[in-house]
Amino acid sequence: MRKKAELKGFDPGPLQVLQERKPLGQHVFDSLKQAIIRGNIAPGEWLVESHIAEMLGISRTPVREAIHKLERERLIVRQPRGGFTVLGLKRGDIEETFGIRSVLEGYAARLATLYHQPKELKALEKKVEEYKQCLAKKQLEALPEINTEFHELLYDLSKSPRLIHMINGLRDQIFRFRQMILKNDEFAIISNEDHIQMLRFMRQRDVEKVENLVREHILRGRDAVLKEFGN
Amino acid sequence: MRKKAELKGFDPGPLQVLQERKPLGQHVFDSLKQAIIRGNIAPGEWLVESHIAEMLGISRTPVREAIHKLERERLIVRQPRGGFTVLGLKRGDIEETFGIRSVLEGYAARLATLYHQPKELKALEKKVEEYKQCLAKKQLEALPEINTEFHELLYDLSKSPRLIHMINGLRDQIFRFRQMILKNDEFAIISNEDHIQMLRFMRQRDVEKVENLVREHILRGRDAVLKEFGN
DNA sequence: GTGAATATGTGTGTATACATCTAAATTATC
DNA sequence: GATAATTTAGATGTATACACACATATTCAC
Repeated sequence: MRKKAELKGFDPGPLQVLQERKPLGQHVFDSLKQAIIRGNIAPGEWLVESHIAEMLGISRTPVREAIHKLERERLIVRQPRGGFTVLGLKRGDIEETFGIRSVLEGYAARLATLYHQPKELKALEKKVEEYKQCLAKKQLEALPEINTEFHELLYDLSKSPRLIHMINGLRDQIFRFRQMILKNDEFAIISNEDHIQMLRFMRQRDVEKVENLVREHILRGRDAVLKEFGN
Repeated sequence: MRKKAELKGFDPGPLQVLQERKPLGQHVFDSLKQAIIRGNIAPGEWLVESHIAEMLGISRTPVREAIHKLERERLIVRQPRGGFTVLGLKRGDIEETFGIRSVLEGYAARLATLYHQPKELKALEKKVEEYKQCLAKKQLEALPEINTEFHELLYDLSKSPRLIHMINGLRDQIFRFRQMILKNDEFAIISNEDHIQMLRFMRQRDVEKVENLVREHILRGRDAVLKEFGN
């Protein structure tokens, strides 16, 4: 009666997967998180413990656990009079998040430039090539994933797990807008050229240039999203 | 028998404070967090739900909630065979955390430089003056707090709540080592000179110089800690 | 005595019952 | 009929009971 929005878009998926021996709370957390960042649960919608528990056929206890973790992850927000809703992102929030991403990812690239072994760049070069192939074959829908994989491989070379974790957290926040980037050829081309240039600077161990390039690269992504974004 | 360490250092404080109408779980979270970052619960020590619940005279439920939040805050770690222990920080962890802080705080200072109103620098100038007074009076024990306040005021001007939140989280992680910084005159003097210089650059709206200075400033703090730090 | 099988104790995971708070719905009063 | 008081329903907060897993201790067989 009070908190409408019955999570129509939330498909918990086969709960049988709990064969994996992971706690129920973890499973609930993962399902809800995916549903939120994929946009299946709309911003502003209420997360009601008992409803989710009922949908999944479990008790409220693991659901509570999952919800509190989502709060800490800043994907949902506690409402003043109790309960949680999915966080809605305004234009300013997106700008803010991309800004932070730009410095963190720039720094990760800096560390990668410092610490990588030359042969470790092989995997990155492969991604650049894959990306080029897809571009040539006009398979634009495959690009976002390859792009993400390139960046993940790159940041892994930073050997800084905390940093990687923070970057992933921020990326998840704006995952809902991933389609907006790389959806048109021109931006996709520039993006891969950036990647090629990053590798060049990394081989030269030029940390300053790499860091600056990555910062600009991310901010270009921000601008691409903001252009599509209305309000 | 199994998980020793009976939290001797953990004084939950008067639970009567729950007059404040905040949920028990929140109170437990705050108490435990303070105890951990103050070092009252030693690294490696086990956090056992039932023990904490008993100490506080409450049920396990709110304690569970608090513990799971502490996990997300990366102050405790889940052990492979269940249960949680307080995170211990090795030299590499401290380096990593300070490194991330340096870029985030540098960026916060950059934003502050861009967005501040001239009169908003007044409060910062006051802190610089306070700091100088304490130095003159050899009240070194008061310096860390004033230093923290200066940085908090500065980052507030960035008007970026997410960024501030992340910086605070990182700061909490290494709060245990705060005494190591600013404990000797020479470093304390340099520190305040850095602050004065920051204000100068901010008035000139020179974002690059501010960002670089803050990054160096934080890394100087890192080096001061690492110098004292054994392994 | 040594090793395998079994018991025990301690801890977390989950379900459930109850308390409490809040907002909407209903009734009472003017 | 409008507004205040009361009731009711729905949601979260908290306590408790039980199930299960794991490590250690114990017992039994040989």
